[in-house]
Amino acid sequence: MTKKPTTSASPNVRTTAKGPAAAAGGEVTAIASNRAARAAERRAAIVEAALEEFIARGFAATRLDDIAKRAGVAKGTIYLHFKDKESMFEELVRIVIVPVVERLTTLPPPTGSVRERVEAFASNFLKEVANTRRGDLVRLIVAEGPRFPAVADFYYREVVSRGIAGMRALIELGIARGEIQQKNLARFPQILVAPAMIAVIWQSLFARHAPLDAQEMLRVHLDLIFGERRTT
Amino acid sequence: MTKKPTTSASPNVRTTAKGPAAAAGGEVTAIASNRAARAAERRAAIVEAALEEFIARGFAATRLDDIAKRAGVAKGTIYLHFKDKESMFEELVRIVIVPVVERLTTLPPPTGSVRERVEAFASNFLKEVANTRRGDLVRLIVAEGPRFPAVADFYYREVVSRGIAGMRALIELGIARGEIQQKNLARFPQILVAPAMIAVIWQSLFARHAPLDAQEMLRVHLDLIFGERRTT
Amino acid sequence: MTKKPTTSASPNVRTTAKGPAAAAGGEVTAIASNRAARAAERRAAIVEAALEEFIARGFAATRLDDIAKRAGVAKGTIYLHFKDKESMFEELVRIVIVPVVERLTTLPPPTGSVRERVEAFASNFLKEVANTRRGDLVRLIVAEGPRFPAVADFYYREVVSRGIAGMRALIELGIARGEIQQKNLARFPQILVAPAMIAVIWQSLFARHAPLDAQEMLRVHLDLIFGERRTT
Amino acid sequence: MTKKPTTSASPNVRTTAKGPAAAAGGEVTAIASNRAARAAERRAAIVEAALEEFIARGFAATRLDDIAKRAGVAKGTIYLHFKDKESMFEELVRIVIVPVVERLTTLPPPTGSVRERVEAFASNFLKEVANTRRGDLVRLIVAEGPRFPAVADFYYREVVSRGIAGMRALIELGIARGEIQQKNLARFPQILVAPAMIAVIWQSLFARHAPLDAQEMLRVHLDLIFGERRTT
DNA sequence: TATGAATGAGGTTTCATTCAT
DNA sequence: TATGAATGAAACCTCATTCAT
Repeated sequence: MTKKPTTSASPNVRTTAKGPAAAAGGEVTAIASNRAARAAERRAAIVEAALEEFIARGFAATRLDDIAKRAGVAKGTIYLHFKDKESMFEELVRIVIVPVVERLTTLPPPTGSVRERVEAFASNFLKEVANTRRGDLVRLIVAEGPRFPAVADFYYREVVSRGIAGMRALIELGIARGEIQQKNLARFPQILVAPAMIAVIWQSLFARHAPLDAQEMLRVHLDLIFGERRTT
Repeated sequence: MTKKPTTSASPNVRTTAKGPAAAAGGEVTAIASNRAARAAERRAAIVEAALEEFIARGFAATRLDDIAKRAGVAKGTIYLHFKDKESMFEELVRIVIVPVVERLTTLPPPTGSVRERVEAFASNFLKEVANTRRGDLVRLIVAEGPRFPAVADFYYREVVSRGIAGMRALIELGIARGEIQQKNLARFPQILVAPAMIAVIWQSLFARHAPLDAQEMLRVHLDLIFGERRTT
Repeated sequence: MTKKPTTSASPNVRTTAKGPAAAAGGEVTAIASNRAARAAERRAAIVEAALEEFIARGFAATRLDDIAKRAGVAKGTIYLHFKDKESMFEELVRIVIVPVVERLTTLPPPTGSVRERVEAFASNFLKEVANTRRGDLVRLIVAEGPRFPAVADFYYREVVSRGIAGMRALIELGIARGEIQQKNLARFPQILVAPAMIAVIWQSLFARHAPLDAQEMLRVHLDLIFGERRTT
Repeated sequence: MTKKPTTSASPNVRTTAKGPAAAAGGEVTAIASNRAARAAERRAAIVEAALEEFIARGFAATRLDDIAKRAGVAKGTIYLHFKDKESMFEELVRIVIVPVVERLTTLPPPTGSVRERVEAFASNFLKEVANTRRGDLVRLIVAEGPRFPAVADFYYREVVSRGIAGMRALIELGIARGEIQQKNLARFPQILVAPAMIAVIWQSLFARHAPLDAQEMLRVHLDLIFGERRTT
């Protein structure tokens, strides 16, 4: 709200050393972009740090002090970028999710069999979500959603409803092509993604008790839906 | 586990005034059992109230003041039953979950086809968990697990590992009896319960955006695993 | 708002020493009143301390920390009696002013010449307001009034409008009796009290530069209105 | 007093760009005087803005950010003109009051009857103080005086003591000429100006409850001192 | 055993001041 | 000279915990 989600990584700009030499020579625009870049860097550092802390401790137990320390900025600096703790949390979710959604929606239309498409999606999910901070973010949203309706709404609107719609389209295509037998599956695309969600939650909670081979689980699940395959 | 198992309702209850004079007349045992009963009642009220509050707000954002108010006791009273907020939370999970597990493990061995058994379990789950406080408790554990390893451990040990083991046994039986085709399913019993978990989470987060017919979804899922049925 | 302005000084109650002996023997009511008395004492101490601090520094520059320290209580204790700093300030004004107004309005109807009555009032004012904390309170209200409309409103309603009305009645009586020549004075009773107000403000601001004999000034002012007197 | 007396408007103004290239062509003196003029303008804007803000919120509650915004300068610019917030406030009072005092003291010696002179003064006061920012400044000084002895001292020295002295002289003249009967009035010139002060305070605090016709009140007050008049 | 007033550490937020550009 | 991003001390307020009653 204060700034705008300048998530775009400032290109071609390096944080110059503080020495007086850095000031000498250099176009005005360069200097300006340098300043702006520094600000963007700081903002990115705050976002990064906040994400880590919120994931590790949840919203209420996270201290702005710790976020500031981790981001290497002063406490007050956070308030130059975010109105308060709550809106920082809400923006955070947007900042992290929006680029992912954008990347996915601008992807070239997938080709191949429906199974291949779903597999591509699953593989993408495993690489980009399941074993990254974004996976933990999903758990965080599950955790804090009820207290942050704005977050739950946003997540539903941007991710869940789109994902469900996409999955339903794929399932219907699969049914039409005869790849999927279960016609009713189109009514509950949730079934298609349920194991993926479970994998994400499992990793945060029970990984140390019993590691879960998410990739293999998803493959087994797809076998269930598309029928068993021969090759690995 | 730390405190007394005051779950048993003690009989012979009488309400006495607090003053020392009130001690005159009345059997000691009656008074004692009275006190014990009152204490048990209070403890139960605290547990109940704490559960509601923790579910509604999460651990960190819950105030002991609110728990006390909801339970109808003074704040100090909570400390007569629980060491502190953290251990109250940890015990709470045990207190709520243990009886459920006990009931399930002492159930008469199920009979009928594997599908019938799984359906019985699913129906039970829908009735006893999905649309009750206990469903929210699951989400609470997902939310707070990373900050309460003891809770995650307990939940894994008492619920998850047993549930997984039970499901695996059922799946293997289903495979042996030819009811289930997918042999690999036994390696990931999580797949069997994933939609149930998703249903629970969906209800807390997205019910108002798009209500989910959990019962029907589970039926479709079972059709996927056991093959489509003819009758409803 | 939290408690109620229990300004009445708790009668016949002494703050007992903390030693265990103090608990021994004593009726329930006595103990209760003791507790209540302690609370009232603390509240009074907070009010007293807050008044001092607000007068000395103004609203914004006063630290609750200092109030607590001066009152001999912990910071949190203040919040058991007042919702927040603002409402503490607003209640404070009421707490201090209400008893004064009550005392004045329940006074026996004054007798004697109008001049005598005004003199009695002036003398009362000098004794009870001009050289006490309440005088400083008037300056405080002048200072903070614009930022605290509630305070200005209250002060106007309870003190100013009543005072103006009372003065007008007196002036009209004086005119009717021939003690006052200036008929127009009844239109501006403010003129009658203006020097008293000035005296109060002068004392806080300029006393050390040039002490002002308020009593004498008021006498000269009355001479102006009622005509010169012979005796001192 | 801390900074330069940049009140004198320097002539020969020109606007130059900041870049080194811009220095080519153009007299040095012109540039310098331009800068000085700009600086003086900025300083005046800051003073103006600060006055508004301090009057509206008091010293402690006023933010330099708001002053800067209102003055149309950056926050840092304020520090080029004033050492810090406190000394800005203290200088402010001087800056606003000094020209008023200067104008009054360089006025041609008043003529006519004493009443006429006092009336001229009162009329001047009503026009220049009572209904302007300067009236609010008086209330501000009353409000902040105790926390800013330097301000109270300055105000006493420059305004109050001179005003009192002037009034006393006028009163003594009035007594000598027989216009004023009350000889003791010379001992308390405060009485003469008290209603004017009250009018100023009344307008800030109670105008919306009960508007006060200050001009008429002052006339009635003068009637009291000089004896009733016949004409309007 | 039960109470709830009192505590004070610790959290969020503000804002005067600095300083690299 | 002018800027405004950054700082961090210091303010307000909350709430888990204690303890006299």
